Amino acid sequence: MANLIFSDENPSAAAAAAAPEATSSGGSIFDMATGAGACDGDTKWGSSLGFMDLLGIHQDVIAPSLFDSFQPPPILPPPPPSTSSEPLLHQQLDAKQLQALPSPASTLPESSEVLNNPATPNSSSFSSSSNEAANDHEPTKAEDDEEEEQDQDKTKKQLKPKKKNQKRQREPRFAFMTKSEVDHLDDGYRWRKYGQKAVKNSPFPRSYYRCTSAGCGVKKRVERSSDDPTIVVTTYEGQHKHPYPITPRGSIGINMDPSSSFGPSFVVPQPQYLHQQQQLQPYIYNSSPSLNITSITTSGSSFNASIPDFLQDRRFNTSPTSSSASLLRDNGLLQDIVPTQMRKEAKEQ
DNA sequence: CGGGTTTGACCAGCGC
DNA sequence: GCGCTGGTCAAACCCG
Repeated sequence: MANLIFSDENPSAAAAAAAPEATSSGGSIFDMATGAGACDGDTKWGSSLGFMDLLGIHQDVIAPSLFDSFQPPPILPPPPPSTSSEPLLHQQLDAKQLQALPSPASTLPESSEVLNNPATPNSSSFSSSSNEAANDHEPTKAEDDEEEEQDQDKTKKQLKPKKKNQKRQREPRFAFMTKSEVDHLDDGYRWRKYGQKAVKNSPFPRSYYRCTSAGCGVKKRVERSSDDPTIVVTTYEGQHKHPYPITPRGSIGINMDPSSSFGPSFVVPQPQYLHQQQQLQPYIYNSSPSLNITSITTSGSSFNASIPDFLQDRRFNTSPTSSSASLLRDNGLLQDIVPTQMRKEAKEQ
């Protein structure tokens, strides 16, 4: 099992990540393929080592500096023949690959800034834009041909929001690959699907989700690797500006961690999907013990900056239950999953 | 009935 | 300039 985590917040930075001391950590690749460690043995998806724990692991393990130069071996099957002839995992440093796989939109010039601040279009994506359009439409048009009106309406609705001349600004993005049978991984937040597109050169469609929390404009794309259908590529865009699930589904609830040194920052709950996966796809565990985080990359000015809060929080959570990274290290598992080069460089830091 | 999903259409950016 | 593709919208539909 392997997971790929990467962030394509700033593709160009990612491309430049090869350059030493690049602030960007883009292109970082973390190979957990062989890392039976994290969730090995009795580990259950919902156990102390959940998905986010694993993420935490990576973030603990993968220091930005490591991202800069680490060039891991391929851990996934050859990349899609057409989408990108280059190996997906190794070449994530390359903006092109990032673009090809996780987020095509990465081709757009992205600001490394976190645009998802309270004043940003978070909510606008939800209602503002549509309302705005509706309002605009209201006064101007009264009664023409119904069809015409509809057409205009459509046009307006779609033009309005985008008309705001400015180039579409991108939130920092953070993507990761997960080996899972479930397309939409439940990360504890509530998402609303707002679109689906066929992906070129891929039999699997890409789904677009938005966080349903008011004021939170976080989006995520979910798609399956055309190469390995068992691999789900999830790309987060933006950062949640709210605590955990407002209206938790199922067993998920706000899981504040008082022990967190980060005070009020919320703690990633046990990902529900992990349970789901375990229940639905038990065989996964047979083949490999843990959630497969193939690799993680970030191309922002700093790894930290581009990682969603819910991930970052985890990163610093030093509680025993979440300190998977330290666990790995302690158990020497890190050596199994982190290429020598990577470890080497880590020491040098 | 409210909230989520599906789906066709539209727009913008990019490459040729 | 044109076509392709990603991203988004929103009506229709579904579901609890």
